Amino acid sequence: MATIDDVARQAGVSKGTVSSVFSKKRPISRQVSERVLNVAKELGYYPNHLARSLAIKKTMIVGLRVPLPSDGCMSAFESQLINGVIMECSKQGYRVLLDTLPEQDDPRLFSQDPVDGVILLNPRKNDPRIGRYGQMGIPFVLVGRPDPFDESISCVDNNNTDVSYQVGDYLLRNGHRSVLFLNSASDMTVSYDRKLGLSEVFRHYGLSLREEHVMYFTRKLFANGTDYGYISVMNSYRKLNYTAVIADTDRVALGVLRAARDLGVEVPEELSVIALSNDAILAQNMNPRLTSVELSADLLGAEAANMLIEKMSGMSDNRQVIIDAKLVVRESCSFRSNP
Amino acid sequence: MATIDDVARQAGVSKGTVSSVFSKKRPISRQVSERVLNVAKELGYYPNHLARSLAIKKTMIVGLRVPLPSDGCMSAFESQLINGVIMECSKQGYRVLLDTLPEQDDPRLFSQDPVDGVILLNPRKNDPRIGRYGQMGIPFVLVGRPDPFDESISCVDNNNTDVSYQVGDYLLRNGHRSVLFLNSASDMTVSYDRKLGLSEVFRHYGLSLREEHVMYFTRKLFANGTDYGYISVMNSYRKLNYTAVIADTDRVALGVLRAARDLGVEVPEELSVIALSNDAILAQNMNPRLTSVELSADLLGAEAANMLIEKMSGMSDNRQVIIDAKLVVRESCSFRSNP
DNA sequence: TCGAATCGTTAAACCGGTTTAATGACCTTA
DNA sequence: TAAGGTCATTAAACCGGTTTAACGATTCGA
Repeated sequence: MATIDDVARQAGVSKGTVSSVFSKKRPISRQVSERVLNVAKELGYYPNHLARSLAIKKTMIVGLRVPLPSDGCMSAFESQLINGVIMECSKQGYRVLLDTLPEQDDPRLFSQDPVDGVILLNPRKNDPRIGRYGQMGIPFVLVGRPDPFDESISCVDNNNTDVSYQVGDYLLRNGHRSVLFLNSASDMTVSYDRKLGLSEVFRHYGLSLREEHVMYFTRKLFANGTDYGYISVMNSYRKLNYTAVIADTDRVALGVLRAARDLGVEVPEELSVIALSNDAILAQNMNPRLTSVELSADLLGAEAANMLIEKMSGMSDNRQVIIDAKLVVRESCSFRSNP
Repeated sequence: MATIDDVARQAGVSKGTVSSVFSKKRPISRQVSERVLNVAKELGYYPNHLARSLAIKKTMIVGLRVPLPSDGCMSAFESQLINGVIMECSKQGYRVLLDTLPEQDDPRLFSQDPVDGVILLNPRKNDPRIGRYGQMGIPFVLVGRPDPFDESISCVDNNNTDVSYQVGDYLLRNGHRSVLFLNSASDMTVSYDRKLGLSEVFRHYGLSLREEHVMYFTRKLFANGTDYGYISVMNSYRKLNYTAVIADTDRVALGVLRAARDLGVEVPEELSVIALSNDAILAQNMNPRLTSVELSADLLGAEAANMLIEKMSGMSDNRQVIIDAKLVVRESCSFRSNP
């Protein structure tokens, strides 16, 4: 590859002049500019992004860190969220460096990435990444809530506790008294929040959410979300005697519906199904159409990107943003007169 | 941020020594190494990825260019493919720089990206990107087929013509004579290939595929794939008198199924539905379960990543890889005795 | 005991750009 | 005509690492 020096020599000017021709940061006479551009074209010269970034201390790249289990792949939620981040970044002239490796703890392997800022997904309790980026002085935004909570951290999240409260309220208001909750994996903060909200609404109705009615997804037992829904309902329906199922995602609900078909149980007449979902199109077109919650993962991503870019430009304080999730009633739930 | 110079000064050694401590490329005595590491920790020093990459001419980053229409977002196929790329890259220690902007034609805006190689998606006819990367000497792999075809280009693709031939053959063998083909957007090479295969198999049976039985997706008319399937069937079923629908994706098939329900048409008894799909879990759990083609977008992505990494290490020639797509028969198609 | 080999360390050049301070040519103005 | 002001251009320093060649100290073999 031709370098700026090659171009400068061939055009009979200095590096600085060539630099100015490309960056347009300083006026260059018409003749010189054209000569340089011609030589550049002839030699096939393109400025080197690395060298440029090193000099100006800016890469126009946003890091997106999505730690995933080594075997696993992205969920629809993650995939949509990433989509949202990319769209927003593209719009503002940024690119996205995606990373799905679990973060190393050896600082020798932890280099200062070629990014201007970072978006962190799937925060764990006491996530060591938070301290690290803070210390390195790299602007970052969290998707999810920091645990323990910290006001000085920018983050975007759904109102998860609220969501499950609403969903529970909807079911209880419609006469359901026994509900199976197919929660997501137990080590995620969102899982905790959702159970909290559901417990609360049960208490509000003078009831209590029984432990055996809450299940957690695990990769060990289930190949995927749909499997989780199918197997869990097949194994528990006769035993636990519930009239409604709250599924983690639309995919889980898909498995629940299949199990219902295989068990000869009518939905929604005999069993109501509701999902804490994020794929509106799928939910709208299932049979029956799925009552579900719109999480708007893409909005979450876009907002995170937007906050980060603002933060990098230095004109914004840290803040916490809640993206409202809302219940969309379709056809998969029924009123149940109490026995 | 502390630099290597700060560490060197504070530890009373030279830059080169600090560099060696971190890269482990040269032996350093135990005492010196420990002293350097301690100082580094104290100062919060992390090596600068940019500077390092500039010096060693290697970034361990793979570019993934997915040009999308400015308004649009990724399809499930793209999303899965990206997932495959990321998984394979992660496994081999690479990261992924994602870019969804349509490529600029002004070379002044086209810099030499901080990547060791590039994966190109959604190739157009005479795609200018191909020549450009070739000229720049950056290794690249195409997902899809180059048009015009060129043996010196590495690429990964499905056997699209073959797929639609197989699908057509399956329907014709089962007695169908009138088939609606909901093809993807007309400007994509895959669209052309699929129609070609279908025409061929019709000819093989002494029939001909009629133009009005082939439709193309367009963003202008349909908000999404499911809409495309629903509206197309609602508008054409009574007029065109077909007994089977070939849908571009499972999402399109979802719309077709809903249209059938709304029209009071039984699937598969009165109407057979088949999808050129890639989401096995969704297809398996639809009602009825969807007969569809497994495109394995994730494999496509993984293979592309793998080829690229091989190519970057310099030990591999260009080659064309076909990922076999195969028809998976489930429950959405029926045998039709000819009238 | 001397010369060679091994070892850890360093100074300086290098990667490919940007930027600052200085330079010289040209044009005003007093 | 000399002093002052623009203007395009340049040489050199800089960004933060890696690497090469040289070096002094120690160990080895004869």
